[in-house]
Amino acid sequence: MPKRVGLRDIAEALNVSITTVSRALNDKFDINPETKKVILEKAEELNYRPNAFAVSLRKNEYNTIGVILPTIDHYFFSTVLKGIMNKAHNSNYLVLIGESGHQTDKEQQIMDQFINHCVTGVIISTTVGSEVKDTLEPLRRRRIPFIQVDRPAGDKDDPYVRYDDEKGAFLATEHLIDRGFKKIALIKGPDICNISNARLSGYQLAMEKYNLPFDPRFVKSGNNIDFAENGYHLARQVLLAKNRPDAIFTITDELATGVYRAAKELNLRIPDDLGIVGYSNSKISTHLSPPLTTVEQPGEEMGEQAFDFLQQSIIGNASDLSKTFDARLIIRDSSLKSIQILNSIATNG
Amino acid sequence: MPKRVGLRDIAEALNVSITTVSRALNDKFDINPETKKVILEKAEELNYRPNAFAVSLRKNEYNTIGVILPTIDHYFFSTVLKGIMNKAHNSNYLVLIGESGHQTDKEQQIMDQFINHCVTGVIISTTVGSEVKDTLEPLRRRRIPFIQVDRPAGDKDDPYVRYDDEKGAFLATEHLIDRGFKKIALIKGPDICNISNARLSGYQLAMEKYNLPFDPRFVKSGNNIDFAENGYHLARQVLLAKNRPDAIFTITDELATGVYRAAKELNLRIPDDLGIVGYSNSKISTHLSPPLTTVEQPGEEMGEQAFDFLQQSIIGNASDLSKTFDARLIIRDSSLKSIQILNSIATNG
DNA sequence: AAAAAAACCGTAAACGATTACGAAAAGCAG
DNA sequence: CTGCTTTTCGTAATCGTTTACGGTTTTTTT
Repeated sequence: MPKRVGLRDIAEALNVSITTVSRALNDKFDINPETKKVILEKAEELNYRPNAFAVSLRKNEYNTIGVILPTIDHYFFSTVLKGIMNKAHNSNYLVLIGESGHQTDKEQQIMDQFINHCVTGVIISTTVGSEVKDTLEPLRRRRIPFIQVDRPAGDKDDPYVRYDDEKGAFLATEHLIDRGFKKIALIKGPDICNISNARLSGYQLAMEKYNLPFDPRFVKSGNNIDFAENGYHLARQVLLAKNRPDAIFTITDELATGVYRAAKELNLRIPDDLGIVGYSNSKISTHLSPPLTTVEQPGEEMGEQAFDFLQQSIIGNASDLSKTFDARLIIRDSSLKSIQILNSIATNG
Repeated sequence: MPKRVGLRDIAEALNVSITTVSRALNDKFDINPETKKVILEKAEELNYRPNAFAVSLRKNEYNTIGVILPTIDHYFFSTVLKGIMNKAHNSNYLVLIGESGHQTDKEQQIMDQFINHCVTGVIISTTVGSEVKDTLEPLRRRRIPFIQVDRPAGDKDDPYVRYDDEKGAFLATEHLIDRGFKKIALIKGPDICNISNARLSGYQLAMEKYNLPFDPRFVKSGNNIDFAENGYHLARQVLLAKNRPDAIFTITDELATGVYRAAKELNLRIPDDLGIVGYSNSKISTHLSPPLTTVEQPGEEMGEQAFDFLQQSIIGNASDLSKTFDARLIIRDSSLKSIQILNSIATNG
């Protein structure tokens, strides 16, 4: 491995001091234009690049942000990351990234690594686990700014960028009710997952508002909400019971795809026999047949917003750095019961 | 912002030298266990973390790898990244990542940033553009090891991890022929995309092998191969012509989803009226109806392999560091023409 | 008890850059 | 030609570590 060329190499080659070389390369004023020209040429010739480690150390400016996500090969999170990186690149920040794999200990390990690397700020989507306090503690202690994404888990005043999950679920449920569905089941995640809970809550609110009974047998919980297989099994459970629902709201699009399969197997037409609404507007949703009605979740925007907030926080802007993105429903065919059926219900009801 | 606590702070608090503190923290031998204990306690109390920038600078060991991908919110690339990060984390490497967005200049910008940050190695999936030579040149000049993923663009002896695209396309086409399809169309990408070309070539080989005519009108090129809409339009073009194909092979699953939509609109049953095979085994493929026959592309494995090779290259192992993953077809229903039809063809033919 | 060895710790020089400070040289006014 | 300013450049300290080296002090050996 050839040694990196440094200021010293340029200096020695030209018989000037390191200081002078530094001055030339950094556009300082007190330098002879003549000398500067020669130095710049030499630097170009030797392909000199400043050692960012040395520069950062000396200037005490480490333009680095860390991003910790539970998983990276997941459409929502990868778009969040994309949003962060777009902005970060423009602001000349370096992006370190870590994947916690939903494991709190790994999350903390990564955080440790980040702190060693003097990150100026952190964007994190915390694990569903409980010891989140310990994850954020090292940041707080060192006053390292951080923004939580999607899963605020810290104190109420910790800045975050999230989505109005409750309202999203409310809109989804309300929409189903609107279209004439009455027995709406919910397929959700584990009880410790606060996102799942928020969506459950939105579902309940809508049911209450329209005086529909809340039937616990219509609420099924799965472990992995990103796994279509789970949606399939839970859908079967609820569809094979004697009092089967006429619509299912799943808290992710992946679960919904499982429901599609179950419905097909049981010869239930979508949406006439079974209305379906998903959540996240992932790529799959447009490609299902019929296309899936779902709740929008603008990952890229959220990522960009998170970075903006982080930057504000870094430069010491103390204003409110939290934002809840408003929920929006994307209506497609999976929830649009055909007019005839809708009418017959209307006349019969 | 509170100053970071450094060795000096611990040293001053205990009235020992910085050297001694360093020794204690780094498990050196020549230190009194008693002193060591006190120092460790103090370090813990002050929440000391070594400044990785200083350590790297001094030891001249920058355990950092850079990853450059054309895009990050794409299933294949995000799984590649996942594979890289798994391995990298275990080997205590820091991962810098950059998204080129298919733009060569941005790619080079990122490369510059990486070099400033003294990356020990780079994993890159180059842009389809032409000036790739300039992208890799800075690495070569500095003897920084690199591994190309998926899109080898440099010299023949540059290490790479790729997939046998030609064979994949061959298998896909051969399979369609095997199942009784004769008029097989291809939906591909732009001519400058070497991946697209490799798959085209595989398609041609299969057609030749089985003495099927190569009809240029059956080959349609789109710009964005990750965009289902493109597949839809190209499929319409080819399906509405007077001599329509009985099967379509698309070089990505996304294009295939567009074909599904076109087929549905034209009341063509899949696979009886139209066989379809995609490429990449992305999540969507299992959820289409019927499930899509596709060519496997094991992103995570490829990412892990790339990291392994990179590490070999870093430690100076000069052996052959390139691998072409063998192609494998995943057969699902979209290409399985029902037996009756297959028989009737057999008897009539 | 003297010599040798071992144990423990501090001084100072690196790593590659930036920057405060001062010195030499050159220009200019009188 | 003297004294002052300006231009140009080098010396040395610094960022936070690691580490070669040397110096004490203590222990072991003979």
